[in-house]
Amino acid sequence: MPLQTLPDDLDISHIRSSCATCSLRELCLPVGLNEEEIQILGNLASHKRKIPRGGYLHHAGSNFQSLFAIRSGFFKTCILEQDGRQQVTGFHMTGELLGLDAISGEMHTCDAVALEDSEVCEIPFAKLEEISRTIPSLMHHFHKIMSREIVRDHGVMLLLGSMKAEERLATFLLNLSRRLVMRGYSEYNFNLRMTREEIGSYLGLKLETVSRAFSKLQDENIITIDNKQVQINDIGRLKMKMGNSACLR
Amino acid sequence: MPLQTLPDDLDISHIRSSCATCSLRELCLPVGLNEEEIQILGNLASHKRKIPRGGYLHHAGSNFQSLFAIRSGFFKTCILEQDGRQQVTGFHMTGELLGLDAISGEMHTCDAVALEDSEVCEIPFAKLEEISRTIPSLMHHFHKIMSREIVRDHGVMLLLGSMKAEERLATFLLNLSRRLVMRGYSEYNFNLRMTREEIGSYLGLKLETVSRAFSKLQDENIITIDNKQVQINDIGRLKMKMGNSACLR
DNA sequence: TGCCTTGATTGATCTGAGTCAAAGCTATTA
DNA sequence: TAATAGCTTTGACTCAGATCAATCAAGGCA
Repeated sequence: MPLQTLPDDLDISHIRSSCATCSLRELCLPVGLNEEEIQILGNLASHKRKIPRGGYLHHAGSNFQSLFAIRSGFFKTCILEQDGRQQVTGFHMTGELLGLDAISGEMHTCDAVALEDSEVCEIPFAKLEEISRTIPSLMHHFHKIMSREIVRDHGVMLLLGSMKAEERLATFLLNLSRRLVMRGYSEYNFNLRMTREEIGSYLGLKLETVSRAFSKLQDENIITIDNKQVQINDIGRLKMKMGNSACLR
Repeated sequence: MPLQTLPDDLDISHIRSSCATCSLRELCLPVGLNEEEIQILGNLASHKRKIPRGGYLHHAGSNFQSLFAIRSGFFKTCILEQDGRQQVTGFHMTGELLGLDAISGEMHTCDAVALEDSEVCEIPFAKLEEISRTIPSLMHHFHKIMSREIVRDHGVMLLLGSMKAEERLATFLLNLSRRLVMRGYSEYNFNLRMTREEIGSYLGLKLETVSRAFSKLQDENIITIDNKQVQINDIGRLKMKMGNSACLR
């Protein structure tokens, strides 16, 4: 998909700067946005918000108005079933985008809850659309980012159906690891922000099964786990555990 | 998300007409494309292709060049694992769009195989992008269609993880039914184009379990199933079988 | 027509994960 | 610092679904 170039006479002086380029740079560069486009996007994200641990960024059913770039912190997205139990649909870390769940409609389809004190940049979607009228490539790129994130999750979930508990957990850990290293964090040593129950909900397992699977991986010296602190000792064997599920990239 | 309007002086005389509006109309109207835009899209789909039963529309790893609107027929998409077994990732019927798997990259991530003699309209993506330069709303709408289809699948798959066999099958049947009725087919009476094994692969079940679940639903008089022919006798109770999984719309 | 392949059904057995329960650990708050 | 509520781990038991296996039905072809 070839890139469109920006018009030379582009006037962006009317856009107020405030949040600088946020964490959007890492997000946008691989997709092919140039510096100027990132700058515009960053400037768009004019509104900064702090969300305390346990706080909600958006609710299921609420009007879709903004996308959110996570500056710092960690979120889960979840839906509330009729019976009151909640199903975790995803985890979202610093540098990633939130609000995509509403992209095909007018409402958010899930809640977004902070799992630690977090900070986000709000990107008003109306403004994004307005500017896209001048710079069509912007929306194009944005859609590309979005479908990439959606497809990434989709790919993982698809395969869970036929996986055993240990394979699911290995897949989950490697997915986290890969995303962390992309953001400049350690690949082998990280902190789980979510509980065993939340992991279980996401993976379609019970919390006890998650715990047992962690213990088993530790017994085999593949990982070391101390409460929420994970260390991957043998990433090769961890990848083996994933099974022959291709296409997790 | 408000619509953009088409420029009044739009010149589309250079676009050759051939495939008329295909089956795209039903696809596009709900998303908000106007008649003129649909016309353009339809004209874009210049190349018509017949795919015989068992034939491939695209392969995993092949270059992404076109989207395909299914004029008639039925497809499965699947990925080949390292061990040679295949994982079905989706089913696609008349009036739906194929090729979305490649939307975030340059390559197709799965194979698309016809489950019966089929006919598709090819929509060259390069042309789509070219025209989008004149009519930015077009690409916007298209992305919206795409994310809607992806999100729809995603939502279903997410919940499979925690479902029992019978719930999965009920969900599957109701999903098929809903899509068929949208295309003007019977809601309660349809033909499965795929085998028990393919259903199982898609749902994360073994073919025997699929067969048993069908039998059980028949014993309870909820459906009648004769080989590939399905009749839904009691859609209310079938929906009950889905369990309390919200958000399947 | 009968052979052969492919897909569907059904039964018997086994195993992985859910369920229930108890006890240990951590973090938060008074 | 103690009290308490929320996580985590581990064990014992149960059951849904995988596995193995046999049989049956339908369609293609010599």
